[in-house]
Amino acid sequence: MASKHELHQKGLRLTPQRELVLAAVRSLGHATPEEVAEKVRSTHPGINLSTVYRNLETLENVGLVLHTHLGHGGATYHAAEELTHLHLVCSDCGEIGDAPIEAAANFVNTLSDDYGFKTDVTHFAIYGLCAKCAAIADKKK
Amino acid sequence: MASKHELHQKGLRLTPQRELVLAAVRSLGHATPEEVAEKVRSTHPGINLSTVYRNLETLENVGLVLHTHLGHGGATYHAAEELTHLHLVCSDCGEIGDAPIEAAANFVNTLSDDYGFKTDVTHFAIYGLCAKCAAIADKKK
DNA sequence: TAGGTATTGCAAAATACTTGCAGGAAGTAT
DNA sequence: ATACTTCCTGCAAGTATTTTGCAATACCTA
Repeated sequence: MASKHELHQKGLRLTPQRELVLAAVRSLGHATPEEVAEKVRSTHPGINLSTVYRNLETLENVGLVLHTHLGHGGATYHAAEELTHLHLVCSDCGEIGDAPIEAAANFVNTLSDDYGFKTDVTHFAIYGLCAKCAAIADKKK
Repeated sequence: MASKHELHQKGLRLTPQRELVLAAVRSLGHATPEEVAEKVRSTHPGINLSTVYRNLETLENVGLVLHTHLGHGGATYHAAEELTHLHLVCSDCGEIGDAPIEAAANFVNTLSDDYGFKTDVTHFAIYGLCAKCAAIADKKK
């Protein structure tokens, strides 16, 4: 039978908490554990924070979610399917913008060819100022 | 008089602790607060950890040091002069390699032109596998 | 050298994440 | 359907890292 739940296919038990965590990551796009917990709790208040942490870890182990270290706080999780963009992290407002991976293709190739470094695009985060904050910074001068 | 100490030029008081923290950052290249503290203590054991944290912050405010979030633990500090390279962080062995900033020039321009995003090259950290770990990973397959 | 103030050390607090454990739920076999 | 095994959850306590309040001290200026 081919219709096993995706969590079963990964050898995990199907619990409401686990499904909710996965759904939250997918719907949020980028989220810290805290944000995931908040999202989950908006519909299911009883869920413990450590359950969220443990499930994020578990889901990462089976490849359904991934994490990067984007900012100051801590890890940011996102769904594994959603690897179609780079993260542009604004150091001012903290906003996380996106850019298609192709924008970095050349750069990634350069690093590979010249330095033997295999860039992990899923962990690609670039720091700087978003258009909005850059405009504000200009005005201040 | 042109021979004021660099810390004085920045409007900071010249304390042994502050000098030591700055010297440690410069000699270490990349270092977490903990590593800076360890380095400082190797010659001056009495220095408090919170003094190290506060001085790193102060030195960053006046532009003598900078920090990035390279790995899991926390911030990594480095001297401001040393902005001539990108950081290539290996997710396997944790090693931090370098590449000249020029390698990213095109990419940075693309982000600026197409997305209005002003990349902060001083915070530029790229995750992936260093040549060494990439070779090991290949063998395992 | 005296005085104002930045800086330090210490201890406690805040933040972020992890872990041990006992009870309960999910899946498996009967 | 029932019992059984094991995984998962919630709770509470623990750890690691960074921040903060405060009194004492050291730095710099005049």
